[in-house]
Amino acid sequence: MSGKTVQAIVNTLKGRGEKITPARKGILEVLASTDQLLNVAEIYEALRTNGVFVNYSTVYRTLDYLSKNNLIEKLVVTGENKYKLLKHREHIHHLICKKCHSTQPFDYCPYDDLKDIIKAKTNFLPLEHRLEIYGYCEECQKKHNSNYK
Amino acid sequence: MSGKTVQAIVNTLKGRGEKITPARKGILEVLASTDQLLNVAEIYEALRTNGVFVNYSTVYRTLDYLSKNNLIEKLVVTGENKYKLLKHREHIHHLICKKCHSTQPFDYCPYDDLKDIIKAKTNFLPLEHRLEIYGYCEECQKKHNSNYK
DNA sequence: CCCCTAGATGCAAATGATTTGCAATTGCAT
DNA sequence: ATGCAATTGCAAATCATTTGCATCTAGGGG
Repeated sequence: MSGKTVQAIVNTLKGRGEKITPARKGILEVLASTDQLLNVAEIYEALRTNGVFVNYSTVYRTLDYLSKNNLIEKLVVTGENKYKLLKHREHIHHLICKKCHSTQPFDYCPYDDLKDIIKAKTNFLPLEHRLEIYGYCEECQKKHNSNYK
Repeated sequence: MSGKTVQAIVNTLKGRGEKITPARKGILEVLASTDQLLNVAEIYEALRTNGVFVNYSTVYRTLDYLSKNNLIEKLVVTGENKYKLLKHREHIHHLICKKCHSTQPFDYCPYDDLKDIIKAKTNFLPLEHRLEIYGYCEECQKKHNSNYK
């Protein structure tokens, strides 16, 4: 399903004269295979599951590299660094479960109005934003209820 | 100006049977004296400027303590832990300058509508949120312009 | 006002995530 | 196939934060 996405990104990189290494392709594939935000340890483990045995420092360096090239995005969630693929200029926020720490994308964003309000009320020039919603995912709501049934 | 705020908080703590120590009062005073979000080093330095010479580990422990007692709030901004006073149940977001890292409070929040949209579109139960706006503060816009005049 | 004790603090060492220097390796243009 | 700049592995360094333990202190009871 996501092979196409990764291949497109890889082609973009090649077009820029960048090298395609197992770490780079591997991390893109890992991130392309899920909707979740992943932390560094999860990425490291997923790589070896996929047969890509790279060093931790390579994972860090590659995540940096991909971020700087705007291919992935790094977010800090609950004190943890998490990463996701940036597909075709999408604008997505995340719903983060306070119990199981799963994340799901959510495609509505109130920023357009917000930006106008800030410009009207202040002299601050808004350029970017982050928005995260914390609560309970469907699974954890069910579990919680069944605990007390 | 903020002496009243701090005294009110201190009284709240006393009412709960908590001890008032120099570190606790000092940190509340430091945070009450500014609109900015402060990081740990800034708080540590401000304390000594105010004549409160406590250990770094005490600063960390006290910040934890005050957070757990809902008197201050901890946010992670640009990879840094920052703290602010929680006054009278206000609901405030922050405008964060990408250049000088100054922060200013902003009192509009689009969450009420957002919450309804999430409930309508998903099975996620939204409880809390974080929203931060990044851009350039008035000062840095001016400086930037004068660089190119 | 002094004493007592739970809780707070100082200090130094431990931790855990991330970064870095350097030598060895590898992708890919020629 | 060859050469070189860029990438990687490894181990050590770094940085913020946490922790164990001995000492100290805020503030309630006498």
